[in-house]
Parts: sequence; structure tokens; C-alpha cells
Amino acid sequence: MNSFKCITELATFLQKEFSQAAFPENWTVNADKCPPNMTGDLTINCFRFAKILRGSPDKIADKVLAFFKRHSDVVTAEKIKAFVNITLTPGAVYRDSVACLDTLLKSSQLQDTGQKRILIEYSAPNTNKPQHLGHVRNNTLGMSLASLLSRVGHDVIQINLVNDRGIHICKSMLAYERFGKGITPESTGIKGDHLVGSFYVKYNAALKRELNDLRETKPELHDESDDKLFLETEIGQATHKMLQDWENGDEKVIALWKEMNSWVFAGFDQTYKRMGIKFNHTYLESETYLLGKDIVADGLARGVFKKREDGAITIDLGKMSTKVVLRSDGTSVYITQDIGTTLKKYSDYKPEEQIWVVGDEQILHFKMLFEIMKKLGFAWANDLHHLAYGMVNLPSGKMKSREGTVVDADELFDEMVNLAGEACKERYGDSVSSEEISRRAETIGMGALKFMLLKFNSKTTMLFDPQASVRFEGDTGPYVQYACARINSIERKAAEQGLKFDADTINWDLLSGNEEKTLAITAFFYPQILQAAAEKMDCSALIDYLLELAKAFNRFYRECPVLAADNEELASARMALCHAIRGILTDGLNTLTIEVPEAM
RNA sequence: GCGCUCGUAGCUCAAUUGGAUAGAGCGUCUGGCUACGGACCAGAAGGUUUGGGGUUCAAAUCCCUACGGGCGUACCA
Repeated sequence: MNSFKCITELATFLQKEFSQAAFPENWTVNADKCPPNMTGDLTINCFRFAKILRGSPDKIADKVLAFFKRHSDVVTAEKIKAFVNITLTPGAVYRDSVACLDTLLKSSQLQDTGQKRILIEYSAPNTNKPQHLGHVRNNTLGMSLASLLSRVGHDVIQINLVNDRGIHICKSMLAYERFGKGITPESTGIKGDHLVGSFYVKYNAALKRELNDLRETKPELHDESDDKLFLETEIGQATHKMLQDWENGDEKVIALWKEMNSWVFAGFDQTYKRMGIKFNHTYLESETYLLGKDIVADGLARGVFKKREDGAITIDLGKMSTKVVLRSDGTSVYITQDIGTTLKKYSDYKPEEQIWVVGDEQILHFKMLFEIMKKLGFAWANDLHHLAYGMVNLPSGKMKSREGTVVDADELFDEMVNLAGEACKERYGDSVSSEEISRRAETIGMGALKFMLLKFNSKTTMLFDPQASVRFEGDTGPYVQYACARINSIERKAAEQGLKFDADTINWDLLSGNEEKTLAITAFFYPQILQAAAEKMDCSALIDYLLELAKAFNRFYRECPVLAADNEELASARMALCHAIRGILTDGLNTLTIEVPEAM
């Protein structure tokens, strides 16, 4: 990890001064950025390591203050309570931060011992309908986290587990059989997943009609739930029979299932491609749903599970109550499959950690799953994580597939890109080709969407207001992209003018202005932000940082002319600073799978 | 009922996991271009962090309590 020279030396100094204290291995001093309302570049919080040093915060702060007063990199040092704020010489600031961009970017890499093989599962769509905004949040969180983890040095395997079987799949199939008249994606020009989804909607409408009729003709059933009455309806019985036929390998049903699934997969491929998602492997539930039964049998033999009087196999999970892991009729429940696929994924890839990106309504399910894996005795079961995220709500309330209040993924992409395209045209429509406009629109529109979804802490239930959420100004992806575009523009002009800015010939002492130093100090923290975000599995920390850096750049941009600087030496120094900032902003956005346009 | 979780500016969200005077964006109001690109910048207004107790050098953060949302509590997935 990168560090300021004087901070590293402070750590050494303190270790000598407090030699009797019990320092943890690899103990380091963390300097924070000085709050904006205080004078100084960095701040040392001596309250923090008072416990380790076994001294009073105030006395430690005195020693820290004295150390900095003697240090040649430090211009001023000031103690307030047990905080010590220091101002560094410009030379020291740049030498230890942006002077070598490559070193800075690489210092976010974890040590070899910290690098792990991590398997992350996300998306997990059903093949009965197209993806919606909820999936887009899941996809974005998953792909960006995968990218972030790999950015700091982990070996990341991205997995999708598609739910391609079950009663809900049969619903689309049955509706197609009855109302489809043999249409196909080719014959209609409709994207496959949307076509299949339209039959899912038709099915639910037909079911609802039957349920209403049933309740009218048999008033005694009026208060029963839809689920209870499902098998009382003709269409429900037909669906149930279709599922049985599927499980018995009925050729006609299987053929229809394969055909409709292939349409959906073709549609999903397009959606994933547009988002930039590439899975290492896609598991199909139709191939994995029987997994887990043998493990349950094995666990039963070993006394991990118990057979109840009614024949169901269960496990006592204490506070989480007793969980059935195999039905009394010997068939799987949801968690049986998950036990099986967890083991399957482990044996296929031997990951040291597994992550599931799944909505927070399943928190309890995963707690149980992890506990069961531990009780089964798998050593790696301590490194299973559920990245739970909150639902996406609309101003009108919850998204409900059946009620047609979902925001469709593909339509959302189009809308974002179209709006970005209009914004481009408005600005530069005359001077830029329409191909270039649409290229930029794609980058800006998709970037804005992903950025917005990542900006929220994943656990928050977020509100998506189509009117207000689609923005390109303020706290947005395009704001950060725009900073890059501005730097690109300056750099192009600098090249035309023949301005040289090789890092090792720069006189950094010239950059003593507040805007310049703030920019460099903010840049310094990039590797730490990356590692902390990866550690917490939280992309929003990186988002906030990139906004802060872009904002610092825009202030600098306003106050410190580069090409029109007072002299060429200053111009070169500022150009070198800009170049480094662009490098970090680009690296950060790319780490979140957001692309950066050359110009916009 | 029980469990988990959340409640921060008019709105949408932050707050380095217990740190300094709680910050951004949007919206509102006021300013800034003979432009290294205005998808920008500067400023103002806006808060008893849902209410009430407690713990300590320090609480939005931890504990207790009341109120109010969300989710879960299946031999559904």
C-alpha cells in the first residue's frame, strides 16, 4: 500500500518510542485527509491508536506533533485535542502521490497472501420473462463487485445460475401452446425473452379469469387464497400436468421447453452483452435441481440431520428453528438444491470464498444454508457470503411482474441511451457524426445507469423515479466521465502545442495552490479506497470517492489554467497532474465496469 | 406474536464502522463564459439525525424504551 514518507517514518518512530506496547503484525499509521474546515493536508487521529500504545491520547499527540515539527516534508503541524493536523510541502505531496501514476495504481494490489480465488454468483434469472430493473441492480452489483475484487488482485469466477424449470416456466409454455399460434421471435421480430414473457402475462390473465369465475360459482371458496385454489382451476391442473410430464421426460413437452428456453437465452445474451457481462459459466437449474439429495442422505447417516416421524428430514438450527431439508415424499426443497449447488461450485472451481448476490428477503435462507454447510463439516463454509441488496421501488410503489408495473431492462437501456444521445446532439450535433453520437450515447447512457445503481449502498431499499433518476448532471456517472473528457481535450491541445510533461522532469514545487494540492492528496487515497471497498464488498465507497476526485478536478480546472499558465514549466506540471487524475478516474470507472468516452 | 432491518435537509442519498462544527446531489434563491469544453464553478437558505432515557474524553453510529416503515417467520422458490 502506498503511503506518505513522513507517515511511514512516524510509524517507525512510534514503534521505537513505545517499544513496550504490543503492536499487531504489520502495524501501520493511517493518516486521514484533513477535514475541509481545518487547516492542513493530513490529520492523525491519536485517539485511534491510544489503546495499542497504552498511552493517553493527549501525550501521544504531543509526541506525534514533536515528530512532525522536525520533519522536512512538513511545513506546519498543529495539535487540536488529540488530532494532529499537518501541512506538507508541495514536493512531498506530489512525490508520494501522483508523480508516478503506475506505482500509485499498482499499490492497490493485495499481497500474494491476501489474494484469493473467489466465486461470485449473480443475476439468476427465470426463463419465463424478460429481466427488469431489479435484475439490472443485481447484475450491476454483481459484475462491478467481481471487477472490483479482481482489480485488487483476487482471482474471480463469475457464475450465473438460471432457473429454467418449475411450475412458473410451465405457465409460459402452456399459454404459448394455447394462444401462441406458432409464432416465434423470427416470425414476429420480438426479442425472445419478451415474447415468452408476453405469454406469462397472458397466462396470469387467464388464470385470474378462472379464479374469478370459480369464486362466483362457488361462494364458499370466496375467501380462499389464489394458491389454494390453483389446482381447482382447469388451467392450473393443466399446468400441473405439464410439470409432471416434463419431469417424466415427455418428448413433446421437453421439445417445447427447449425451444422456448432457447428464445429466452438468446434474449438474455443481448441484455448481458449490452451491460458488458461475461460469465465464466452458467449453471442450469434443470441440470442441478437433483443435487443435494445425496449430501442430505450422507448427513443423515452421520447424524447431522434427523428423520422426523412423518418422514421429512430436518436439521435443528437453534434460534433459526428447525429446517426441513428433504420432504417426506423424498423430493427436494429449495435449500436442498442450494446445498447441492454450493458443493458443486466448490468442487468445480475450488474457491476460497463464495459470494451470492441475492435480494435481502433471502437473508434468513442464506444464514441457514451457511450454517448447514458448517454443520456438514466443510472447512470452507466459513467463507460464504450473501451480498444482500434492497428492492428497487418506484414512486407508484413496488414493482410487480403480474401487475405490469415493472421497468423493463431493455427498455430502460434504450431510454437512458436515447436521452444521452439527445444531450449529445444538443451540444455537438453539428460537429460530430451521427455514428460517433450514438457511440457516445451508449457509453454515457449505460454509464449513468450503472453509476446511479452503484451509488446507493447495496443494502438500501432504493427508489427509482424514472423522471428524476435519469440525469446526467450533478452526482452522476457523466459528471465523472466529463472530467475525463475535459482532460482528454486539454491533453490533445497540449500535444498539438508540443508541451512535454514527463513525470520525472516536472518541478512539482510549483503546484502549491490549494486546488492543486487537494487534488493530489485526494488522488493519494485511491489505492486505500479500492482496497477498503473490496474488503467491504461495497462499490458505493468507490463511487463516492470518484465523485469527490472529479469535483476536486473541476475546481482545479476553474482556478488553474493549464495551457495558459504563466510559464511552460508550470503548464507542464499542471498537465502532468491532469494526466494522473485522468488515469485514476478512468481506472476507477473501469473498475466499476463503466466505460469512459474519449470525448463527449 | 417472534426475528432481522431501517428511520438523517422539501426530495434522493452519504458520513472513514465510536471521532473534530452531520456532508453531497436534486429542487429553491443569488452570482460567474472575449470557454484549456457550461454535462461546469462560486455563494445562500434548508437539521433538536423519529421521540425519550442511558454508556464515555467523544454517539447519527453502541445499550434500553416508545412510535413508525420494510422484510422474513413454508414439506414456495
